[in-house]
Amino acid sequence: MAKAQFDRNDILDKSIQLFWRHGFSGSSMQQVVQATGLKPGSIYHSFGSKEALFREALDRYAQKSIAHIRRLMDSAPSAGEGICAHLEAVVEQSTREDYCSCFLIKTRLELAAEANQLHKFASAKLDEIEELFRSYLAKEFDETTSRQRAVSLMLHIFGVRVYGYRQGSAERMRLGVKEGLPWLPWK
Amino acid sequence: MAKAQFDRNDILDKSIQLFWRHGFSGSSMQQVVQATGLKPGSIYHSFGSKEALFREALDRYAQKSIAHIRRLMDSAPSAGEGICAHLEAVVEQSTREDYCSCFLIKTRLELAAEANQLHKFASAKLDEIEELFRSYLAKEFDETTSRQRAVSLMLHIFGVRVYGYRQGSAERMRLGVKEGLPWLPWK
DNA sequence: TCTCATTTTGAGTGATTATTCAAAATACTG
DNA sequence: CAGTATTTTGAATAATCACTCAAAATGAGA
Repeated sequence: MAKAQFDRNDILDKSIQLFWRHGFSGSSMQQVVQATGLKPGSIYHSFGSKEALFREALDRYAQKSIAHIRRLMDSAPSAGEGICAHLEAVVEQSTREDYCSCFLIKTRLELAAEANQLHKFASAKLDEIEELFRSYLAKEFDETTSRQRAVSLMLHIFGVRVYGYRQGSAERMRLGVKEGLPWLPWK
Repeated sequence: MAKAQFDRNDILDKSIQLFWRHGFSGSSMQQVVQATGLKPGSIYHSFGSKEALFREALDRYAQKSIAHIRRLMDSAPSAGEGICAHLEAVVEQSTREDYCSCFLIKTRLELAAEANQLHKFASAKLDEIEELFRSYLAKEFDETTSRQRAVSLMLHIFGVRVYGYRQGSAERMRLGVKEGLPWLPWK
């Protein structure tokens, strides 16, 4: 029996780039064909449908994001310092020329109306990220404080992901985030 | 010479509902035809193109939003109280069954990649809203504080607009917003 | 090397996309 | 009422959409 000639993760990474940038409706399978180099038949044979491919790409993006946060938090001296580092990274990302917010957030907003599976999936992953931050905060703060600050943190992350499209907004956002999250160990 | 038989604002309002919910790429002109009751030819005769119609709809939405904020702020005893009322309204909106975030924010995220006119337009209107809040804050706080708190406020508004899709999140958001904007006159 | 399940191919499917346009209907002006 | 500028009509356009499938190519196990 013949084995797949392409690397599935490589295809998914290329799909992430496309879907993240242009969204579900804004991306065509023709563009997927171009971006991946696969023929239509191969894509459908391997992934089933546009929605299934999008879902796998989104899943991989979420897994990478969660793993990245976990790594950052585990290597930080304290939850607060880990969070500061993550926020700075999110702000810094927005200064890049090819900035395109967050794939999960974009999907949550784009596909909410159709009671879409993909919207639910993105939402679940975002909730998972909040829960992750909460669990790290819970090591240093009481339960109520941890829950509240995790929400406040997510509001700020979402805010920065939207605000970040503004030209030259990095410094504004750093000040804004310091203003709203004064309990973090800012340097 | 014959006069248009339809009310332009009525058509725009129906277009707002459609585009707000499904986005630019997610809405078809066929859906516009259905939603407005106009024939394709009439739409193109009056509005020119899908993009031009979308732009007019977005403009009307932005004008309404800005007018609403201005009314709220003018009728409030203080800038802080006006902002509290606005934030509560934004949180409250997210509890509705047909919640779909903010048309300006959704457009900013959806159409960023294509260096689109519509993305720029939405961004400009969002900047205008920040400037509006800043000007109200400037009546009660010094310039630096006003600017910083306007940014912090916008981060929270954006955050709530994204977070709001979460089921049963209103109370969490109220606490989160109080946590992040402690300088507001919360009751 | 032969077998055969699996993968790849790419032209082709019918549906849907945004948009057009000549003809018909309309309503203001003189 | 006649004249005319404007609006409405709705079938038609070419392009693009997601997706299919029979046939060819592939490669691991016998």
